[in-house]
Amino acid sequence: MYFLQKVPINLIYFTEICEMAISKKIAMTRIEQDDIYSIPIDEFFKSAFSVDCVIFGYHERELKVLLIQRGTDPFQDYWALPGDLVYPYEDLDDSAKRVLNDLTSLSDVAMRQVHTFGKVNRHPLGRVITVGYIALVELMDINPLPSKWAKQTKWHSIKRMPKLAFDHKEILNESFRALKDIIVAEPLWSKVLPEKFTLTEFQAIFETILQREFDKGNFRKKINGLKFLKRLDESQQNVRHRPSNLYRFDAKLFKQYRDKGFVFEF
Amino acid sequence: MYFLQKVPINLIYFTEICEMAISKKIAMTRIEQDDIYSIPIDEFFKSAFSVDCVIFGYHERELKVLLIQRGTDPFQDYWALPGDLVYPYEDLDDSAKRVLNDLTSLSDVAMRQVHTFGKVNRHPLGRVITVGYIALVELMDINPLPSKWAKQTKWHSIKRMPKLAFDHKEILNESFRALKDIIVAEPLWSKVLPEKFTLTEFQAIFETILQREFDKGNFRKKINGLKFLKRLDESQQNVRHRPSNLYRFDAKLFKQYRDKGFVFEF
DNA sequence: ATAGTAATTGTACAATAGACAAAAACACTT
DNA sequence: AAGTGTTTTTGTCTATTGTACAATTACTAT
Repeated sequence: MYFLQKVPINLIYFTEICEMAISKKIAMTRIEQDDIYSIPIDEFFKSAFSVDCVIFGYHERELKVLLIQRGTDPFQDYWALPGDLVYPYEDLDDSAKRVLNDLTSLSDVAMRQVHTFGKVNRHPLGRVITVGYIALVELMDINPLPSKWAKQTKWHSIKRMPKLAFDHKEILNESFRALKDIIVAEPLWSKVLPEKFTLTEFQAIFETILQREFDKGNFRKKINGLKFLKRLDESQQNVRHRPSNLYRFDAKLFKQYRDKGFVFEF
Repeated sequence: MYFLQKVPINLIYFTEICEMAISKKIAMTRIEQDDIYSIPIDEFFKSAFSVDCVIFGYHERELKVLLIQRGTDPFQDYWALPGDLVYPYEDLDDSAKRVLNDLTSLSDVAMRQVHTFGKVNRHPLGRVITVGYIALVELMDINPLPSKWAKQTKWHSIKRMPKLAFDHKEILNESFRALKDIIVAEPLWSKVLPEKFTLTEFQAIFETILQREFDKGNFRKKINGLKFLKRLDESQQNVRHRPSNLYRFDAKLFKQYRDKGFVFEF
């Protein structure tokens, strides 16, 4: 408070935040109430927003979604996507990371925004719109642990989802649809592959997520010119069949492809 | 009267804290760890959200964007995307329509959500995140008229944009990127075609938006099996060259294609 | 009739897609 | 050591699509 009292509020405020020319600043602060809204401005600043994280977990041709069991109202004990209100000072993208960490102890999960859900009555406590984020991870690479108000965390197969809190079912559906679009354009798949992988493993990811199958030979032909999949002088060990060649993903080379507009076309 | 004095003092306080936290990263960490969970739920409900509409106007191989000149602070007199705060009891999608109508008198413009922008300091009046919507229209079909606090409306070529208010430049860039993705999957192009159109007109839309050119014969071959482009028994009149056949778009048939996953692949 | 213009059709070759088969390389069994 | 099962890997053949470019067509204006 002291900070604000020292200098006229309006001047500080616009100086700090607006970053406009000095000549503009003063004029800017002089505003007639009528010019603005018929609803007082206060009424607009009574909303909140949240983020909801759809963490898709892949493992051996199975796709799951990380849910938490809510330990607080509303929707106490319901299964839900990890999500919570965004702090007043928090960037949206940062908030998604923080909320995921708060509820599941996960960090270093690269998420991307998908869609914003804004039905009036979607949240019982007031007007809350929510921004959906998705990520794809290898199930075995991470170890979610419930914390804060999350009672449990659990991977649920995408095929058998429980009843979800809020409009999370809708968020999930939209997110899955988006995942299918994104997987062909962005190297999300690299998140679920080991350092060295076989082309069969590579193919399986697309088959699982896109929910269709590809001919092995033809799939291989399609990707065999792509330099960002680097063939190594190494093979599988101890398999009771012809061992597969191992490959490595080169993120730098992929970026070059991507900048030229590359997408997988399946 | 000073406008900012009407804003609840705690909102300003939070914004200031936020700014300090951002300039001193250590302070921000401490706030997160010690103090944040003592924030009462009310403090979360002091944010607002807005919608911003990116109306792309197409006419004769030119792509423009509809801007308004702001007649109110902040950013008075700046050119900006038509956008405003969402009412407390308004669905997001409805709000985009209403706001566009408020500022430009336009109605019946089908928009779709693109991305949500949530930087902490993106709005001078407090914490406001904004949801971006885009549409594509034929320039000559609509007649935007400034109303409410919009001083002017004007089409600006996508190639020569003035300095924009807020973070609208960023919103525009992201929206244009999205437009290119959407135009191949959704029949946005039908919005800028007359009832009966030539294949050259059809092709020109894609060339303008995707910013590349296609061979005429090959383009025609690519689309000639598509049943949703119905060839009519009619031709152009009064052109000083071989008249072009006219086509009509069949939305129903397109839906069938779309449901089977159809997208243009250029 | 002729010239100009852009639409339309055609052609020839290259590249890719799709279905399918053969060969190769391993572990395990006999 | 030879044979079996399994999956990878390579190959083959045909059909379809992509690409560059040329030829033809149908109109208006002169």
